[in-house]
Amino acid sequence: MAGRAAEPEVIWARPERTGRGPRPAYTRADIAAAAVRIADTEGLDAVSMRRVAAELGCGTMSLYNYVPRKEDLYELMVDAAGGEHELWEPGGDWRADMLRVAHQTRALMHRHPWLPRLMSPVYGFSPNALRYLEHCLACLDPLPEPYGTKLELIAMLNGIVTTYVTNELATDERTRSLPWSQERENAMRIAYLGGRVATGEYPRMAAAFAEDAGPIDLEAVFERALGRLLDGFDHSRR
Amino acid sequence: MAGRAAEPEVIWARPERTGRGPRPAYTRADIAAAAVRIADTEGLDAVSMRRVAAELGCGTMSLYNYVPRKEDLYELMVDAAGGEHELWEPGGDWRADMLRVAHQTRALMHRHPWLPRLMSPVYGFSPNALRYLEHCLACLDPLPEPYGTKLELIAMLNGIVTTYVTNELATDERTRSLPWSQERENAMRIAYLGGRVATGEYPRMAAAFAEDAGPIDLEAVFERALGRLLDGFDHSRR
DNA sequence: GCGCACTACGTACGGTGTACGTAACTACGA
DNA sequence: TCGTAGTTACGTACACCGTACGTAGTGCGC
Repeated sequence: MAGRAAEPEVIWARPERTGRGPRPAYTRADIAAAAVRIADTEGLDAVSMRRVAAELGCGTMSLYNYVPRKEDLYELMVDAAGGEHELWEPGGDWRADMLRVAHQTRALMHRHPWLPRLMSPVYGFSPNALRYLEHCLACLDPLPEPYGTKLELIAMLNGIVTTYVTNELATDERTRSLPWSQERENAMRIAYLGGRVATGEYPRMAAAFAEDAGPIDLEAVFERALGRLLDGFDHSRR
Repeated sequence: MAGRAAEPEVIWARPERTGRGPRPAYTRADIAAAAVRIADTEGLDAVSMRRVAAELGCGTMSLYNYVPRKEDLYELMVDAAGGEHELWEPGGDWRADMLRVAHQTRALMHRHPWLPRLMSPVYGFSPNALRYLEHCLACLDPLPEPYGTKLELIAMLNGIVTTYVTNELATDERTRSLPWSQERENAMRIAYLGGRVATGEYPRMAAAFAEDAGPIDLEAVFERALGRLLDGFDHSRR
């Protein structure tokens, strides 16, 4: 044999079962579920090959029969989470349908806070990603644009959702895992920013902070962002 | 002493020099520059506390005098990169100015491909982040909206830029570091997707792939995305 | 029924972040 | 002026990581 090349193939391209040898003790779904369970309860950093193997009840290196590299384990996780998208029959109002998609994605990411970090290397072509894409395209059937444009819309929407949820998650993370209270933290941040801003180098930032906005409503911010984004594709509205 | 609490303070809040003890051998700028140099030439994964210390020429644990946690090293890196933003006197056309900002950010991320990954936990409040924000707000002076809205615009723009550049980087990464040619890779992807799509489960995906679009022009895609986003804030255009 | 491809898994290697202890040094309070 | 407290510097050590490799056992395809 001429030295089989390293095979960084996408995991979805290799069959789950070849038919030769003993029948595998676990399915990809089992493995993904175990990893997701760990990530949900102990955080993404707790997901190690050893830990997942232990969760499954097998030796560490046995995992490598199913998952050539850790990165592929991550792909399984993302796909498993993507499987939780519930798809519906589009109703003919593409704006409403895409808003619903976005809200669902956001909810999904809040349920699995590790998702945005793992999705950053692009929404791949896993089975559930394909289903999701197909569903989005179905929602966009009423939009009179070529598929290229529709795919761009989907990409932008996913990007915005990911961005916003990442920020939301970072915020709660910070307020949750701090050794002091949220008021103390806020006070510190204000004090620090105040000190910075008081130098006079950032007059507009100062004005922005002075602008009495009341407590920010993250939901409303998210909704506005979605609306403005869709406006950019909605020629009937301009 | 009542057990000093762990101090997950933002690194920018602690002074670089207290005045007590021997004078430090390096500045934060030195450290950030060393880490950035490593990340640029050897990739982000090569940035370890040991490697950075070696680059500086000091013992590993000495680094911890400057940087309490590795995460703070990352903050230094992001701030250092942010310092490369060249700021100009806004010209009165906020659309043009914001487009220029976006293009500059994109160029910055291409120069430092590790940036998007490190920026995902939100654009913080490092000195250069504040300068950048202030500059964006200055560009938006002609836009008759409250600061809250302007900050939302900036957030969305950064989100979209990050999303797009991340995709671009993932694409070149894949095409660069593969053991086989790009044609081979493309052929494999087409074959895999073709097989998937041929099941008939994804008719719209099939149509999308069939749609003859020629080679996709990433620049143009980026430009269109920016335009559509800004449209959502440009009430004079509707 | 032979052989081969597959499963299972223990060991080991080189790496990681960082807690902790020690020694030298300097600016401040007395 | 002098102690002393707070810093810097850094070696050692620990727990953990991903995974290369070797070996043993298993069951399907020929």
